[in-house]
Amino acid sequence: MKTPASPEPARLSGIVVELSVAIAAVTDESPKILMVQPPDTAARAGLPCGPFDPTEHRTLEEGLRTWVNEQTGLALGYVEQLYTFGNKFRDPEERAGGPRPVSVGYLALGRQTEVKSTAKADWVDWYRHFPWEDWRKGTPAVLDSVVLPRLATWRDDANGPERQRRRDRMMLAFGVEGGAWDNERVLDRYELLYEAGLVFEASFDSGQKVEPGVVAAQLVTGAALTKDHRRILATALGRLRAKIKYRPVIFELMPATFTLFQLQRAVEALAGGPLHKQNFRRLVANEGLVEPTGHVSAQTGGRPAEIFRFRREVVHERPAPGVRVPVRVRKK
Amino acid sequence: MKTPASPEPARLSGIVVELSVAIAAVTDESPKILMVQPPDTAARAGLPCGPFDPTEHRTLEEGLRTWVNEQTGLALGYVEQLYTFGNKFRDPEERAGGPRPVSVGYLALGRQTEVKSTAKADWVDWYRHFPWEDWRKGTPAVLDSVVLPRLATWRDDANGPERQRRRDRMMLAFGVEGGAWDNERVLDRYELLYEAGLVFEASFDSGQKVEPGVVAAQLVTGAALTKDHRRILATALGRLRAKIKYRPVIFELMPATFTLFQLQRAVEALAGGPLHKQNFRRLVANEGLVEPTGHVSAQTGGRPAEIFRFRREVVHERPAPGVRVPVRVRKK
DNA sequence: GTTACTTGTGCTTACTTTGAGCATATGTGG
DNA sequence: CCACATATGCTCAAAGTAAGCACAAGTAAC
Repeated sequence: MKTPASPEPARLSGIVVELSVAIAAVTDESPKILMVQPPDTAARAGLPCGPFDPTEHRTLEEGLRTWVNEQTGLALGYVEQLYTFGNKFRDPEERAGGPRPVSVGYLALGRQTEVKSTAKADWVDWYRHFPWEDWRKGTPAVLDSVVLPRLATWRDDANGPERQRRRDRMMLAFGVEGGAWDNERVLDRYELLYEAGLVFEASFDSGQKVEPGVVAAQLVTGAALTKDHRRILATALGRLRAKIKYRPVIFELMPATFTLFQLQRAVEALAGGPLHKQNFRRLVANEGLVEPTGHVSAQTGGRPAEIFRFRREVVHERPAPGVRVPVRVRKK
Repeated sequence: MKTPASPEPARLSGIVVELSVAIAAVTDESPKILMVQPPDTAARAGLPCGPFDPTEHRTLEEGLRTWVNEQTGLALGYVEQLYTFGNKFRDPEERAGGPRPVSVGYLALGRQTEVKSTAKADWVDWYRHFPWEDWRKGTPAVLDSVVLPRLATWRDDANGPERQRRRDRMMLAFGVEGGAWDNERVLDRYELLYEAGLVFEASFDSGQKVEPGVVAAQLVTGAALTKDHRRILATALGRLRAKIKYRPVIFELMPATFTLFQLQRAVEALAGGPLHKQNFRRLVANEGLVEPTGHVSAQTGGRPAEIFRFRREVVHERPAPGVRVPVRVRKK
């Protein structure tokens, strides 16, 4: 064992650190992500992402904030690091002799605001890229019609222990065969679909031909993104779903005031499942997360709802305040 | 917004990606970490760490495994990425014109085995670096005698909102003034001590002189490590404490067979607090985490204990098996 | 204005989980 | 036999959760 020696410049020139960020918002009960369309319109869309410049930026996060602001006009609020990827050939350019990209993924939370008109950026529904994750209106159609049957075929393509391994992973990720659906395992599910070749990126990355049935499946397993951005997005969704359960991050995504039902809708949008209304409001009330403003809402057709605001103080009062939602959707 | 252009080589040469790993084990009811002493014996010890070489390694994790094996002879089992740091002047060499280190921290789990004799590496007790984290024998002495009084002084050095901010952070991290001690907030506590200048690294990094009282405090706030390795270690401990609650990672650290009490001691060693024996065994039994081997232990002076083994199958059966320990130590 | 419908709010009830302790089992060494 | 130690089974109260009933207070249709 030795302390790291200063590596020779020749080695250094092979690495570029790239920062990618999933910027989340919730608008009209729909979870949104800021997506960027590259100038080459034929290319797939992707997350905002750019290089880390050590000569200008003191920290990775500062680098991220700076150029997101420069390029989209957004000032990021809550930012959280997710994961760092350094896989070979993640970026097709590398095959052409480009440097190895080491990519640091981030999750940012905010409210949907206008992005600079120069930017070819847009807010899109999160579930467009993960149609199997939205259980708000019951079991997603794509799950029973395409995903699970195709996964079963893939599982049966293997034999012996490999088949058992595939069965186990399906149980863990998708809750089949007695397992439970865990709404946080977004990454597990995406990676399983990737491994089974059921998302477009998989066959693109491998460069292999796939049979027509699989091509058809890929068409309905959500919109593909450039490079491994859908993987980063899956990581972000899983992390966010976990986090709202023990930290009041949901309020980063809410307007200053809101009704309890709006709050519930926002949580449901992220958690991807329906919640019991009475229990939800009891939970929120007991945790002391919100306080009434004294006003009532311009109603939408029923009894007017009381308008609340977030109590910032709870962050100081409780060790782990959050909206502890029980979104363990059980199949059937 | 634009897709990331290939940066010019001049910029590239300023970055080196470094991999650091906290390799954890539990021996004799004591949590251990593999620590490396640099050739220069005057320098502080640190975690195993080395550069990432994109020409040789397909992934970051593969790079980590490869050179840990080369340098210590260890074959890492369970490995988990923690966090990526890119702060300026993390490494003193950078001030001398060295490249910016971007450091990817990892947590690895294993059993304490002999390291290569060539390696100047050794297993040390984890709490040597975090004496305030070990509540197994009641409130750590250093907490009441040094840490909390010094933090209070530091808090009172500020005024207005800054003082309130410091008070809040103390409450959140150390559970003072009505807050609860959360055993997962290891990083929060370390960073607070760092900010308050109560750990050696803080004054070393800033290069500023400190008053004698603070120097005395630093002497008892745990052994310092090189660069930001103690921060990585804090991240690792916090993550591990969180993880044993919902994933059966504890078994990565246990021998093939064990008694329930040994298992409890291991969990206590990591969680940093005592557990209720009967409830612990009920929990473990209910979760189906272990199964009896039929043998009983060579006892240590009481009724012989039944010997168990880990049931690997549970990983497939339950969505989130783990030793859900309630280590919310309440002060006093 | 009555009715149907929508949304909001309070409360109850059964069930599960958790924290803590008592009691007993089965070994040791005097 | 005793005292002592550790292991193990069981009870019990408190707290937390899931689900539903009932009613309040609005709007829209007729």
